Amino acid sequence: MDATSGKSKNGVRKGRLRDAEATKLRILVAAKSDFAKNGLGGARVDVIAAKAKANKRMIYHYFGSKDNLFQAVIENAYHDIRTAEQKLNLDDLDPKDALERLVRFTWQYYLKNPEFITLVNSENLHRAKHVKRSELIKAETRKFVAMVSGILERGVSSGDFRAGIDPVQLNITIAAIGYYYLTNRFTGSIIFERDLMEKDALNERLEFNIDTIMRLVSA
Amino acid sequence: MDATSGKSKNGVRKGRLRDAEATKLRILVAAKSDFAKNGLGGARVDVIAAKAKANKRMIYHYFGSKDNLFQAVIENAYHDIRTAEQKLNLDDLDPKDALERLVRFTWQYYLKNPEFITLVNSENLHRAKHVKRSELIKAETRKFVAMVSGILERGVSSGDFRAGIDPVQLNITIAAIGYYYLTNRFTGSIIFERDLMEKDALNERLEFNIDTIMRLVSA
DNA sequence: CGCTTAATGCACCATCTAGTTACTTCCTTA
DNA sequence: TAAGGAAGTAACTAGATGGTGCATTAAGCG
Repeated sequence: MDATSGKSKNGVRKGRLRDAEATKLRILVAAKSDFAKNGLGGARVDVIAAKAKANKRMIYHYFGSKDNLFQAVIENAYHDIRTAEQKLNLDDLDPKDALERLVRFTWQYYLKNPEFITLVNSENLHRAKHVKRSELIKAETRKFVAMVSGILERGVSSGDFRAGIDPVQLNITIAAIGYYYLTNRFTGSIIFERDLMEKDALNERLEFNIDTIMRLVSA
Repeated sequence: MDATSGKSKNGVRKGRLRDAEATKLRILVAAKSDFAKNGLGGARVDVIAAKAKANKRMIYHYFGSKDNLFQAVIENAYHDIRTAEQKLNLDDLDPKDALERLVRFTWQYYLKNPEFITLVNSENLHRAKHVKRSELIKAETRKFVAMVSGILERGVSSGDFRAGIDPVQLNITIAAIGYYYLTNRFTGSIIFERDLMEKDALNERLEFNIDTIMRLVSA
C-alpha cells in the first residue's frame, strides 16, 4: 500500500489535499489503534474519524460500516504478523535454531505490537465473525503451519526432536505462553504483586518460554 | 452468600417479595453473564436489570455504578476460582500428582467457566483498574502461589522436579496453555481450519498440556 | 397496630452514537 | 478548459444509554 506519497501525475509532492488511498489508510491506522484500545464495542466512530483527520462520512464511504472497518483492521493485523513470520526464513536454519528463533520472534512481535493481542481478543468476543469472512487469513495461516511442520520434520530427522508432535498444538503453545503473559500483564502485575513489564521480568519470561518449548519438543 | 433462601424470621419459606440479598445476588449473576458476553463497554445496564428480573434502579441502589458492579463481578470471579483451587488439597498429594491435578483442574475450570476468561480479558482491556482495588484477590493469589511453591519444593526434595523453577512463571504457564487455547477458540477454529472445541480435540489438548508442564519441571 | 426504614418501581433526562442527507470543492481527462 | 465524478464537509436524526428524582410499598420492631 503505497498510499502516503500523495503525488500528482507529474510526480511532484504537493501535500495531498485529495488522496483517497491516503485517507483510507489513515482511517485504517486510526481504527486499529482505537479498536485495540477500546475493543469493537468500546471504540467510537467519531473518535476514529478525528484521529484519522478525516470526516466520519469518509469511513462510511470507504468501509460501509463499523463492522466492515473492524474486519479490514483485523485482516490487516493478521496479514502483518504472517508476513513478518515468513520473512524469518526459518527453513534456512538448523531446526533447533529455527524453533528458538520463532519463539523469540513471537514474543517480541506481541511485545512490540500489543494491539494485535487486543484485536484478537476483541474478535473472539465476537465469535470470530469477521475473521470467518477472510480467505486470506486462512491461506496465510496454512502456509505458516506448513513451515512449522517442516521444522518439526527436519528436527525429527536430525534426531533433535521427538516424533509425533502436532504442529498446530505446538503453534498454539508457542503463542500461548507469550500471549497470555502479555494480554494479562495488568491483572498479572496486580495479583502476583510484581511488575511483569519490567525489563528483567520480560527477559526472564522469554528465556523461560524458550526453555518450555525446547523441553517440549526435545527427543 | 446464602442469599437465595428468602426466609422470614420464623424460618418459613415465603416466596420472598422483598429480599435485598436475593435481588443483589440475581443482579450479580446477571451482570457476570452479560459482562462476560459483551465486555464492560458492550454490556448494557438495562439488559442486566431485565435478566436479573430487577429494576434498573436496584443496580444503582446496590452497586452505585456500572463500574462498581463490574468490580463486584470480577472480584467474585477471582474468589470463585481461588476457592476451588484451595479445595483441591494438593498438599496431600505426591508432587507429580499434585501438579498434574492442578493442570487438569485449571483446564477444566476454564472450560466450564468460560465467563472467567472473558471477564479477565475485559479487565485487562481496562488496565486492571477494578482488580487494583481488591485486597481480597491479592491475598488469595498469594496463598495460591504459596501452594504451588510448596509442590515445587516437595518435588525437588523427592528428586522428581529440577530446582530453581519460579512458581509464578509456572503458574502463568499452566494458565496460559489452557487459557489461550480457549479464549481464542473462535479465531483458532477458523484459522487452523479445525474445530478446536470438538470432544477429541479438547482431550488431546489437555494431554498435550499435561505433557508440556511435566517436561518443563522434570529433573 | 402503627411507624420507621429499606426495598422497589416508574418515568424521565442529558448525552451519546452509528449512520445519513444534502451539499461543496477539487481533480482528471476528453 | 469544461464537465463530471470523486473526495470531502457539516449538520442532522432516531434510537440508545447510563444514571436519577420521587413516589410507593412491604418488613420488622416496639
